[in-house]
Amino acid sequence: MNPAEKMKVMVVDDHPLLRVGITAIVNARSDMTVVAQAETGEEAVNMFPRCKPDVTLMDLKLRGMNGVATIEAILADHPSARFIVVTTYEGDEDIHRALEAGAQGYIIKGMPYQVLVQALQRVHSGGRFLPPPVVHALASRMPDSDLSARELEVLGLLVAGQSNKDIAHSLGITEATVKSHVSAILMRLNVNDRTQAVVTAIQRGLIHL
Amino acid sequence: MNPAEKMKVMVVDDHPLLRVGITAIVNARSDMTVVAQAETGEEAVNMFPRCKPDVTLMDLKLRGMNGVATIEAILADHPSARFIVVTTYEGDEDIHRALEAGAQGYIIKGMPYQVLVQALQRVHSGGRFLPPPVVHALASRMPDSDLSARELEVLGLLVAGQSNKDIAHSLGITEATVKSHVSAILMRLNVNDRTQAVVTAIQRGLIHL
DNA sequence: CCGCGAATCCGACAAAAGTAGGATTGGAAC
DNA sequence: GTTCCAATCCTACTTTTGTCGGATTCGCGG
Repeated sequence: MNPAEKMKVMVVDDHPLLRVGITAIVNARSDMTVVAQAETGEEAVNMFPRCKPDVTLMDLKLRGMNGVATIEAILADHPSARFIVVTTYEGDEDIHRALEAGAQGYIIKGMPYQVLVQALQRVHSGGRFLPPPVVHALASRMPDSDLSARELEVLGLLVAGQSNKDIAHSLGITEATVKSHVSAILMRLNVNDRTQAVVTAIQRGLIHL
Repeated sequence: MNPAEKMKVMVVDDHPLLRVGITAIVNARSDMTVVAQAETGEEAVNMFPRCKPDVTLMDLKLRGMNGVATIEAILADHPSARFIVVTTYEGDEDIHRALEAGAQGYIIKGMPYQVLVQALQRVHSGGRFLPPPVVHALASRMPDSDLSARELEVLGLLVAGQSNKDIAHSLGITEATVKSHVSAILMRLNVNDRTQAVVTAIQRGLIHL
């Protein structure tokens, strides 16, 4: 194949060992090549214009700017950029946010590496790629499970271990008001108490410890 | 170097991409080689006698049997086996349990890959290898933070989101007794309520969601 | 054998969390 | 403009949670 026609791939991940693995898989093929690697979101944003990758493989958990923010930042300047999220996060909320941000593919580290190749080919040719487990997780997401900004804020403090009184003080509101928010959160997450709320928030990817 | 003198390495990890990365790093060197890869603990136990690796790289999070149990199982039959844990778990309890089980090294995925090579060399030559961040995490572990078996059981149900009444029913004891256990847990983890207990239990690696 | 500490167990009180119901605001749709 | 819905805020009430003090059992070293 003409080298000029090779698919150009950028890898953004803070795990060096994983970058090596991905690069080895990609470069072993004749139809694609890794043109850039980044360890942080900021690095990726700077690097993108110089490398102009066809597809970017993006982890969600990065030091500093996270993966979703990085995708949005790059897309703002380069609307034609295409992304495949490669992560360990399996929560429906993680998936939802990534697709919302503009990712065309979402695969879990731990899937067979052939999946990575398939995803690259599909996304490069203009399609989307979501393996069955990802589709299933996304489908199980309740339609009304979007929390308001304020509720997310409260949930964050909840996960930080704050009491209602602490939260009231942190936000400058009454404890009674905090209880309303907490009750609303419990309702939306379909749980009975704050402890369950914390666990499901972590599991579903609304908050990361 | 004489191939017969090459250090023989086994890789146990459920992430195919990471196994490729590790294998590439190891095989690129003249003094070491990957002789086996396993995706689960059971596989590793079966494979070990046939491959007789000098050092085994072991993830802690595996489907089925976990990494600590796998190390113990292999050491029971092969007391001279040597292990380096390679994981994302950064909790002091994870580290403590792994060293307790008999690991000689502990490195975090995400450290530069030179660290992996250093660790392999040190452990193969009979030493131990714990990078500064790992030593620090381990040192911050309170000396009296060991939970009794019963307390761990209660903590598990706590993380599962059960109320005191639920736990009492699950364990066949009185709710008042459950409260005693919960209070003891809060004391040991040095937190004020069950929500904080759940979060720190997850962060410190006592429980994995 | 006997003490001693640790783990387990229990009941009664004080504090926090959660529920029910309603008032107020603000923006989007009509 | 106004209708309407969602988000935010609040009060009074019930349930759950956490604390305190104490009892019981069990293993282990003196």
